[in-house]
Amino acid sequence: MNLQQLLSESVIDFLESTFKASVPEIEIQPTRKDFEGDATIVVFSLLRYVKTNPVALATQIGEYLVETHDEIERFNVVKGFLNLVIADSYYIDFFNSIQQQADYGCSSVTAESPYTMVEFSSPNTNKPLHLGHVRNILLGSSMTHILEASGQRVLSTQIINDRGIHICKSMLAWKLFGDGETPDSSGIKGDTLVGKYYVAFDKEYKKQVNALVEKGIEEVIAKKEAPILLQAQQMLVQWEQDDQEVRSLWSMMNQWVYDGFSKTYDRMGVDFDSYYYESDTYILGKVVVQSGLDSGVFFKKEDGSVWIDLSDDGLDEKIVLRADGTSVYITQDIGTALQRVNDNPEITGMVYTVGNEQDYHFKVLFLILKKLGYSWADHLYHLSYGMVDLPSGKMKSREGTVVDADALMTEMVETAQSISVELGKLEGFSNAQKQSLYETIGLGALKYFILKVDPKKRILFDPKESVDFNGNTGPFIQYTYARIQSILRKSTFDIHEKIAVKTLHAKEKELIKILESYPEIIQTSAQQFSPAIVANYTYELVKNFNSFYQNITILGEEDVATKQFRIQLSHKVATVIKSAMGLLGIEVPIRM
RNA sequence: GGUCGCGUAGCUCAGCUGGAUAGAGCAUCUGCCUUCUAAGCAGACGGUCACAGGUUCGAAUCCUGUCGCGAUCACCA
Repeated sequence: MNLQQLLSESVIDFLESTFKASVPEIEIQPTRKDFEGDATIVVFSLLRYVKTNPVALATQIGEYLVETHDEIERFNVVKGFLNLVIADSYYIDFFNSIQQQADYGCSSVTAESPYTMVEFSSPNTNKPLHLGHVRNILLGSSMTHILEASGQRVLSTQIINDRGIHICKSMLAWKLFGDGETPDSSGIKGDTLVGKYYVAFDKEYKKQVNALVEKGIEEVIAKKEAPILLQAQQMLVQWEQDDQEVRSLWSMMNQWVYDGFSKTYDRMGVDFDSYYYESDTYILGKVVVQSGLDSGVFFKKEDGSVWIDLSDDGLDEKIVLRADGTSVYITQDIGTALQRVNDNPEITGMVYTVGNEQDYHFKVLFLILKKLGYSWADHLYHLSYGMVDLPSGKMKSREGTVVDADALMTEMVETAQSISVELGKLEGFSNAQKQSLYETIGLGALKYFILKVDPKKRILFDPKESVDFNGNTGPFIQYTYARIQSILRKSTFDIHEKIAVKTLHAKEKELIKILESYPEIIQTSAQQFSPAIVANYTYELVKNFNSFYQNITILGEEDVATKQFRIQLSHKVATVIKSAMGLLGIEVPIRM
C-alpha cells in the first residue's frame, strides 16, 4: 500500500472514531508549489460529513496524522487546505525501493490479462503513405506499447485495402503509360511508383473529361463517361471475375507497394503481428449477415437489400448488404472483426485507430457487433484522432497537396543534421555514427511532435517551419538523456550499491515525486488511449531534471553519499526517460 | 437542419475524476558557457480559460443555451 492510501484510510478511521462520521473517501493531492508541504487534504469536502469549522477540523486531522505517522513531519493549514510535510526518509526509502526495478512502472502480464488487438495504418495500395498515416501509425503503434506496459497482452495488425477501383486506376495507367517500368528498373520505391501512376490516371482522366466537355457534353455526364474511367471499371469487373491477366498484374503491383510500405515502416520503427487483406475478408461479412438475418438482428427489404434498424439507439437504419448481394464497407468490417477473433480466439477486445471522420461508422459497427451478441464486442474502442491539416488547407492526394511520409522523414533528418552541424555538436563522431544520430533525432522530433498532442485535437502541421528542437520536443528529451549518460560514464560509483542519505534537496525531492507517479501515468494513458499523457509526463520529468542538473552539482559534490545518491537518481531518471520514450516508439541516444 | 468533436497567453500546446494566485515552450526582453554536454538554466513580459446562464463553500474543469471552426448524416472506402 502506498502512503496516500495509508493516510486516506487513517483519516477515515479518525473521522469515524472521533465524529462518528462515515466518510467514503479522502482525496489527497499534491500540494501547490507556493505552499509548504507535499500532500494536501482539502477539508472543505469533509464538511458535509462533519459539521464544524474547516480550519479547526484540518488542524485536528493534521495533529492526528503527525502523531500517528512517522512519515508526516509537520503540517500547516491554509483556509480549508491541510498541507502535510512528508519526511525525506519516506522519499529516500521509496527511491531505494524502485532503484533496482528495471521495468519500473510497467505491469506484468498474466494469462488472465486482457488480450487486445490494435489495428492501425490500414492503407490503400494505390499510393504511398502520407502525413495522415504518420499520425495514425504513431498513435496506434505507441498504444500497443502503452497497453502492454499497462499489463495487457497486445497484438498489432492492419487491414489493407487492396481491392477496388482505386487500385485499378493505378494498374490501368501503368498498363497504358508504364512502358514496363518496375521498381527495379527505375530505382523508384514501389509504393511511390504505383502512386505515380495513380496521379497519371487522374491527369489523363481530367484531360478526357475536358475534351468531352468541349464537345458539348455536360460535365456531370463527362465525368462518368470518360473512356479511361470506363476502362478502369471494366478492369474491376475482370478482377472480380478472376481474370488471370488482371489478377497477376494486381498481385505484382500490390507486392511493389508492400515492399515500399515495409521500408517506410522499418524506418519508422513499427511492425505488425498480422496483416489482413480486404480481398480475403470481404466475403466473410456476408456469412455473418445471413446468420444475423436468421436471428432477427437484420431484416430484408422488398428489393432484397439487408438492413439493421438502430433507431432505438438514436441512430438510423443502416444498410449491411446491397440488393445485388454485394458487400458494403460495414459488411467487410464485420467480417474482418470476426475473422480476427477466429484466428485469435483469446482476444477480449479490439482497438481501431482510424480518423475521426469515421466516428459514426464505428459507432454503428460496434453497435451491430454488440447486437450480434459477441462477448468481445463490449471491449471495442475507436481510437479516433483529428486530421492533420496543412497551412494551405486540406490534403488532397489527387492534387498533390499531400506530405509524403518518406519525404517528411527525410526532411526531418536533414533538419536534425543542419542544426547539429550549426551547433558544432557531434565532432569526433564517425560519419556512420553521425548519420544514425541524425536519423534518431529527426524521427524523434517528428514522432514526439505528433504524439504530444491530444489525439482528439486537430494538428496544424507546417512543413516549412518543420519541427522545433527546443522546449517540449523530442530532441530536448533525447539531449537530456544523453547528458545523463555522460555523467554516468564519468562516475566511478556502483549504481546498485545502497547508500544512506539523510536529507533531500528540494530539486531531488521533486524528481522523486515525479518518478513516483510514473506507474499511474502509464495506466491513465492506457485507459484514455492517449500517448500524449506519457509524452507530457516525460517532458515534465526532463524539465525538472534539467533544472536539477543546472542548479546542483552532481559529480563535484564533496559529500560522497550525496554525490552517489545524485548519480543514482540521475540514473533512475534516465531509465524512466528511456522507458517512457520507448512507449512512444522514440529512441534515445547515448551521446549527442 | 440532426449528431459528434474542438475553442485556454501573439503562436504551438498542457491542465479538465471540481480546489488555493492559470502552466510550459516558441516569440520579445535580462542575466548565466575557464567548472558534470548552453539543443541548457534563472528571471521578466504576456490571460475576460469563446460568450451567457446554472449547480456549490469553490468552476478552465460539471449541466443548459448561444456563437465560431471542423467532421459526419452514401447501396464510397
